[in-house]
Amino acid sequence: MTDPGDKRPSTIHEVARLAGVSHTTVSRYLQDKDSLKPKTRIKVEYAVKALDYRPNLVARSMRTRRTNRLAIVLAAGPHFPGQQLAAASEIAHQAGYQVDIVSVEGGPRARSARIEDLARSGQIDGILAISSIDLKGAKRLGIPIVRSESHDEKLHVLGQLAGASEVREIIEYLSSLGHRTFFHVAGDQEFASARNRKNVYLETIERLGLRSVGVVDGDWSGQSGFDAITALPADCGVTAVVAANDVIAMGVIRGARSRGWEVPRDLSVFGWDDEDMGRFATPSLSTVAVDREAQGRDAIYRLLAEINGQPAPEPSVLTVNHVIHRESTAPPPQADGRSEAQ
Amino acid sequence: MTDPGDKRPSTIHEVARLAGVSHTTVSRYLQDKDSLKPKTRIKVEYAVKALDYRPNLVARSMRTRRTNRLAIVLAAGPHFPGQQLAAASEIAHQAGYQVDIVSVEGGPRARSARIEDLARSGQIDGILAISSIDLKGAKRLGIPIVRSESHDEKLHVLGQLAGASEVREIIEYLSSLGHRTFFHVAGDQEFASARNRKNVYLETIERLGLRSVGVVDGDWSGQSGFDAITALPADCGVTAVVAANDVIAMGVIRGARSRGWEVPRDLSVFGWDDEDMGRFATPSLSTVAVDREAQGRDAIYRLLAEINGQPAPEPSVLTVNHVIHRESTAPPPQADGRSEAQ
DNA sequence: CTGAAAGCGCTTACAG
DNA sequence: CTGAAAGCGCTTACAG
Repeated sequence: MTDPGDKRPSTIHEVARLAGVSHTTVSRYLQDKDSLKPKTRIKVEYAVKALDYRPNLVARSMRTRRTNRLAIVLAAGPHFPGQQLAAASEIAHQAGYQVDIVSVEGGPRARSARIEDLARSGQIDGILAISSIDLKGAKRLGIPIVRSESHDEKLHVLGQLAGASEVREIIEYLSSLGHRTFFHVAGDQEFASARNRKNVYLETIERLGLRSVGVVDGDWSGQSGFDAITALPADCGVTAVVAANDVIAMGVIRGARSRGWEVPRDLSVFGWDDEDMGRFATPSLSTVAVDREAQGRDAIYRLLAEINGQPAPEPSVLTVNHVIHRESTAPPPQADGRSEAQ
Repeated sequence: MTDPGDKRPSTIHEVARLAGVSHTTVSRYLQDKDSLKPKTRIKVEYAVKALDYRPNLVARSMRTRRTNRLAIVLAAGPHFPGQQLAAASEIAHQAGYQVDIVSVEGGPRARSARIEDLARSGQIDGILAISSIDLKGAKRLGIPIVRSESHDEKLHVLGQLAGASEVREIIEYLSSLGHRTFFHVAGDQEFASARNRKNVYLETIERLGLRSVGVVDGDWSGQSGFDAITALPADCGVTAVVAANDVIAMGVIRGARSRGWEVPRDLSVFGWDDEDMGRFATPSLSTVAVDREAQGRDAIYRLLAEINGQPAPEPSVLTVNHVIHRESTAPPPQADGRSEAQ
């Protein structure tokens, strides 16, 4: 009775009619209120309010060939980069863009296919790919595409593999405590971050003349950490584990304990991500705090720059990660340099 | 040289010209390939391939007044409901929709404002609100809006507050072990789930004639759990804590230990969420496993049904949560029914 | 089975 | 400062 029910949104023409002007004038009002004579402006203003008019953005996009919307493409799965996304979205919004978050099932191929579709749909002004993609000739797609990873790749060229300095710092630190025999439980190798950490682990072990009892490719889960550590020979002599994330580290600790190795007494364990739970666990996890918001900001800034034809901004994330020492790391059982446990 | 560079996408007219037909025919081909005479179809097929034509979706939307895109609105913040989103998105995709994930800073008000904008932008066919919103007269917005919470509300009407049975089960279980004095560290009260758990906690304590040393409104963080437990008087006699999530539970355990209360010897602690880290922590966390994917599926099914004018499907999530007993819970110090510790 | 025409709701030269 | 006209790329009656 009093409720008008759902109403068709009003159009620019209806506003124009009510205001007694042409729809051209209303459009102009929308672009720049000051381009109208005050008297006209007031009439239009009134009509817009009265009808609660909001321009149809689809129509506007069709005309302007700009959609003011970006897409962020990422791998579907349990590792949702929430903080990166939040930071990136916020900046995009401030810059006047809406952002589509497109989570794609499947591997790099699937993501690339999806990106092509998005690019050619006419619905998107630019794309940020967070998870790795398999895309060549992006140029042809006609809209800017920024890969979050390309930053890592750039660092790689500079000899500064992303995450490299932290892995080095961790191993050097453990080595300085007397650890000589290491083990790495890697993350899902589809992720560039997991591959990087693994490579730098191997490289650093080699460079420092340390020993590695192996590397196991995990899947970021606690179970993979548990399984990896419990599968190790009892006499392997490992005293330090570098886990690719905190969840794995937790699994490693639990697995170690199940075979009588106490952390950090017998085994030191490093995680990655500085998750809240790891901070309150016992032992609390030594880990790497990652500024994911900075990563998100960085990536979106690069995309916005490219959309506007500006040069790529300097990455700010070179030093945002830092290593945190907590209770899960300590000197090895014998700190005299021998690692022949057993 | 060999790279053609970025190319303007081709239009339906160009395809028509190349195929030697009218653009109407091309459009028809796009809708239903079988509506063309085989000979024509082949010509169009060829032209579409040759030009790698993809229809401009913005133009299509303008014409059809359908966008085939949904928006999922949620609160910005650290608690990104990744699994719900993934499940919901997948189903939406299968149904032919793209989904925008819109994370909004601020409270229910801000989200409602954003939802209004989305609804009237002409860019969205339907909206799913995951976090609580403050919206009346949604009818007027002209597109279907489903609130993930409305399901909870419906249960509430039925006397089945969401999460209620689990909280009851937890308390009854602990009570059966001999616990008499409880404590609840709640989650951020902006979340319906946090409010529900708190209400049912209070209700159940009362109904069973148990004692509560209080409820503290936390913010889902480990620190809030730590602070809550350490702030308790030493002689309060609490032997069981219901934490609103696993992170809080972890903080509670750490805090308890810091004041000499061992878990579960002196204190039993229940979490919520069944996070991977809690499973591998020591003690491992008793918790509630939540089928977040089912929640996401449920919500999106309701939205799709509403868009298509079908009756709301039956919720499937009534029994998807289940309580998991692990090492963080045990009988109280004296299981004889007295809880006067100290 | 196919084509010519109208129109979705805007913006943007072009005149005045 | 304002308006009439053209057009963005499609789809969908309407004829044939």
